[in-house]
This record gives sequence, C-alpha cells and structure tokens, in this order.
Amino acid sequence: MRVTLEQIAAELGVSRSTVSRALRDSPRISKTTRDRVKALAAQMGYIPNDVARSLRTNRTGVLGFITQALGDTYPGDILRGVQNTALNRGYCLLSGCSEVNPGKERKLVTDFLAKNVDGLIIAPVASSKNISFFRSLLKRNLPIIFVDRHLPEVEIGYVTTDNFFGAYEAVSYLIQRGYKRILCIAGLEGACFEAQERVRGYRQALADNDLSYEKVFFEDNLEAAPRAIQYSYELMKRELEAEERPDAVFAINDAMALGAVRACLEAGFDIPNDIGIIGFDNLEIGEYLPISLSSVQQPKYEIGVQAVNWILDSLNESKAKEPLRMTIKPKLVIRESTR
Amino acid sequence: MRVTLEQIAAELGVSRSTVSRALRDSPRISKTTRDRVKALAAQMGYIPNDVARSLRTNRTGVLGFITQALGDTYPGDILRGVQNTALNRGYCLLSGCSEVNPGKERKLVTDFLAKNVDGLIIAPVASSKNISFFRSLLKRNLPIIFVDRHLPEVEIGYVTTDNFFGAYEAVSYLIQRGYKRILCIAGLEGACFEAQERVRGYRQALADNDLSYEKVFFEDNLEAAPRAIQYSYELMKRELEAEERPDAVFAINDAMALGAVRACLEAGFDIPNDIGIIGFDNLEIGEYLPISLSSVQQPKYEIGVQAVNWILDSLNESKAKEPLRMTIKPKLVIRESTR
DNA sequence: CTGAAAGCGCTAACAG
DNA sequence: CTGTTAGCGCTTTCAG
Repeated sequence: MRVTLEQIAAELGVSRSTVSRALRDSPRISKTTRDRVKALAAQMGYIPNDVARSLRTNRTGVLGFITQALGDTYPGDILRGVQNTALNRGYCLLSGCSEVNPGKERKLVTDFLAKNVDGLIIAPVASSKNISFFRSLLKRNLPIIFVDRHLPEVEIGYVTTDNFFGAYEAVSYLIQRGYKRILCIAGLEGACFEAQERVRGYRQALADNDLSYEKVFFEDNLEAAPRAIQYSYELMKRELEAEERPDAVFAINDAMALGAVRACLEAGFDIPNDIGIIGFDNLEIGEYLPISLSSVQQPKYEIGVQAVNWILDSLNESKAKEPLRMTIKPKLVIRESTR
Repeated sequence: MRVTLEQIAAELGVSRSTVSRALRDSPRISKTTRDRVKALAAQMGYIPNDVARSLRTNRTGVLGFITQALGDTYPGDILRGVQNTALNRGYCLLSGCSEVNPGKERKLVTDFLAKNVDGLIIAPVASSKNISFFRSLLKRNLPIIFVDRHLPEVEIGYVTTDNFFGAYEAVSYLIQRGYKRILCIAGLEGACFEAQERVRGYRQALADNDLSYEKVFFEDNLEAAPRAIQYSYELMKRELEAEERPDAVFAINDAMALGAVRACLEAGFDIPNDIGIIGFDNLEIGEYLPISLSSVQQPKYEIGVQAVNWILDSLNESKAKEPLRMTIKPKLVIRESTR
C-alpha cells in the first residue's frame, strides 16, 4: 500500500499534523523535526495524496483544457503553452477534445466540473448551441477563459490572435506586390467570429486600396463538409476556370492554402508569378514545401501562456477578476508562394 | 456553494445513503424514491463531487497520458483515440508532454501519481535515463502501458505500429518499382527501438533483393540536433552530390521526407522519375502537396483505443494482467512521390 | 513549537 | 428497501 502521513508520524513518534506541516515548510516547525520528517518521507517514498488534500482544501490543482480539434494541421502550440505554464506553476491539466461537437463540448465541461477543476480554458466550438450553457457556467465561481476563438455573445474573457490585423497585413502585402484579384477562402471556419475577423481584414485591405474584385467563400455546414483541404482544392479548381480568374488567394488557414496551391499547379499556373498564395497558421512544414508557403504566424504558444496566467492569477485573488479580452498581434512570414 | 448529497437528503427527509444509492441506480432502492431523488437533484443542479468519491473508493476515474511531442507534424491521432475511448468508458484524461526530456517525463509521472490516476499511458522518451524509474513504477499496483514506442529494457507492455513490417513493405515497393540505391533517413529518432525496427525492415528488404547500396543516417544527439525537417533537407543536399547518388529515399517520418523532397527539387531532380521518396506517418496534408507523398500510414487512432481498453480491462480484473505486447500492421499509401 | 480533534463529501458495511 | 455509522488522507482550527 501507499505510504500515508499517518505512517510517517507513527514511525517518528509525532503527530500527523506535525508531519503535514513539516512537509509543507510551515514556519511553525523546528528545523530539526522538519529535516527528520523530510528525510524519512523521502526514504519511505511518500507521495502526498492530492485527492485527500483537495477534499480538505477545496482546490484540486487541476485545470481543464478543451480544444475543438486535434490533428496534424492543427498546431498543438496552444496546448504546449498551456501545459508548460500550468506545470511550472504547479498545476496539472485535464484535457479533452470536442471535435467540433457542441454536445461533446458540454459533456467535457460537465465531466471536468465533477472533477472539481480549479479553472477552465476552452477553445470553443463556433456554434450558438452552447451559448446558454456557457452563460450558466458564469454563475459558478470558477475562472474560465476562451483561447484561439471566442463567443461574442458570452461574457467570458479570451486570448486570441489579432485576426483582423493579420488578415489586413497579409492582403495588403499581396496588393503591394501587384496582385489585384484576391480571392478569400474562409471555408469551414466561416461561421466563427475569428474567421469573420480575418474576412473583415481582407475586405478592409481591399477597400483601402480601391480594389473591386472581392470574393469570399464560406462553407458553414460543419458536419457534412468535406475535409478543409479538399474543399479548398475543389473550390480553387472551379474558380480558376472563371471568366475573371483570381491572381491571388488569401486562405484562412494553411491547410486550405495547400489545397489551393495544388489546384493552381495542376491547372498549369505558376506560383507566385501567375498566382500568389498566403495562408494562416504558419505550420512547421511550410518552410520546406516544394513552394514554401507565405503565411500569418499566430502566437499560439503565447496565447496558452497568457490564458493560464490569467486563470491562476484570478485564483490567487479574493475577488473575481474582470474578464480578460486580449488580442495578440501575429506576424506575416513571407516565402516563395508570393512574389 | 455547491449542492451536496446532504442537502438533497435534508430537503427530502431521507438519509444521505439513500440519495447516494438512488443516484447511482442501486437496485436496492424503490423506484419512487429514486425518481424523487433524481428529480430534485437535477432541479438543484447537483454535480457529484468526484474528489470525495475518489477518496472513498480509491478510484479517481482519471487516466494519465504522456506524449513525448506535440506539434503540427506529430499526429494527434493517438491522443484522439485515447481520449474518445476513455471518455466513452467514463474516464477523464490528465495529459502532459515531456518534450523529449526525461526529467520532465519523470516529473509528469510523479505529478500524475500524486493525483492518483487509475492508469498511465505513455509514449516514452527514447532514452535510457528513465529505465530504472519505470522499473520502480512496476512495484506499484498501477496499470501502465506504452504507446507508439516502447523500452525493451522494461517489463511494461505496449501497443505500437509494426514498424518492421511497414518499412519492409515500403522499401520492397521501391525496389519493385526499379529503384536501386535507396537511402534511409533515420534521423533524430535513430536512438529509439521503433526507429531501429524501421531500419531493420529497410535492411531486410535490401538483403532479400540482393541490393548492395545501403546507407542509413542517424543523428542521436536529441538535444542539439536541428529540427528534423531541416536536418533531412541538409543531409539530402549533401548526398545528392555524392559520387553514387541515391535514386530513392525511405524517410522514417513524413517531415523528413518533405525535407528530402525539397532538397531534390532544388537540385533539379525530378520526383518520382529521378528519385522516389516514401515517408512514414501519412500526414493529412500529404495527399494535397504539389507532389503528393507516398507514405506508411500508422494505425495511430487504433493504438490509442487498444491501450485504453487494456488499462480499463486490467482495472476491472482482480489480478494484474500480463503486460500486453501488441503490434498493429500499418498500410502503405502510394502517391506521386514514387513512380 | 507540537498535539488533539474535527471535518471536507462521499460510499459501504452493517443493522434493521 | 432504508438508516446509522465509520472512515478514506489530509489540513486546520484550537489548545497547550
């Protein structure tokens, strides 16, 4: 069986409380007993039982983290940022993936609440279905924050990329390089606020430069839609045959940018001379593709860090903190897919 | 404050045990009281406190999952398989990423033990540093299993891809298509058993076909090595200038295959006619690259499922189960990077 | 500086 | 079918 405080106490002929205090470096304990206790604890291989501690202190030292997707085109960097920060500050992470399914998202939250997480970090599904559910969470006295995307209808704070800025920069760059008919593939994420922001940045850049060609493609049917890359590939194939074909593409993520690249090449166009392409995400492999991909690099790791810091800071304050609304500027990375 | 059993009991004028039993559908409770209890619990918004339950039952309903990497070239599919299976069977997942650092791996395991996880699923760092640590875990009565890779020195079960088979198939295919000088990029993962298995498959295929050209590149300095893609890119550049240049590449993962593709194209070679390339992993984007990538598709999702099932089955048996040693056959996916 | 005692919310014997 | 009782391992008053 596992070693308990009781056993250490018995062995040493002191009380449980003394052992407990010694182990936690309470100032009200003599250095000698503290050392004796610690030595024996180490020797007996004592690992504190956090479950018992949690029951007593009403703190679990666990944070819940829920993403809406996981996969090779979804950068795990937010997770990494969250994880490292949480770990460094002494917290563990209960994690789950909603797979873009509102019901699953609710189940995960409820499961995590039952496990008494101290806080919740969520990359929410872009759906109106859980709005009232999230509102009901606010009544609980539990710090909660959105990352990567957020729901404007709910009074929950968030840390996201400055998507308007990123898109505006990317499209402005395309314009500056002489591209005139810039198409925007918003695709599967069209329904979410953050994607809308990117589209808004795209539109603003066009407007500020008096360009009239403006084409945005959405596909909101999340369930039935084909995978993003394929969707973008097929879409691009069609558009290249249009009367006034695009001479550049702003894709809302790298996966869809790659679909477009492939379609252009197959149709015999040259990238970047005939058609320029910029993505969003800056995947690791982007740099070493046959035509390396220009892209907007999101501060994903940093988003994770900020979110955890906010949660843990609220935990350490007596009164609930105001919701955080933080937006971090992304960086445009230019490579070979634009001239 | 949160609703407790006590409060529901008081409200209804029954005992806590009755409420507890009713909520868990104990057969020893009348349908009427059960319904009354459940109705009130729902109305009061009762969420069971799993911490208290855990302390009592000595089960937390939480599994620990530790990976050695997270990122866009690392398929999150094992995690997805683990997560879905765990969730379906009523378990939550405490997750962590060791980032290929043995010290961090130990810390995560220790943290998870303190949180009393019911089982541990680990994609271990390929390092000898934690061998005695893992051995010491075996003394605990805790189900534990490796996924994706394993440590042959330790008596812990595993679920992995049949790496020998996958490599053998891939290289045999290259040979069958007429490639003769096949280079193997083992790269950063060279130190681990699973990578060695792939190399063994490569060698066996060469031997079975009487090919004498045999070149394997390792790079075991995990800490200092440049990122895998770049490593592979630079390596390939050099090899293309060698006296007897390779006419095919078997790369131990897709990221490194992409580095090689890029190097070949820059040097003016045609893929697949001058040089054929096969990777390992079958990343989502592989299908839509400018030259779509032939690759060995690992059963990552399935690996996660099997691992969780084994853990949960051991939990439900009185005696400890024999370590599972399961290997699942991968599938060769042929695309344009091979002729 | 240390000990005794109570209790976090739940489950499980045991008794009725 | 239901209630009483004890206790999981820890922290935290309150006494000394």
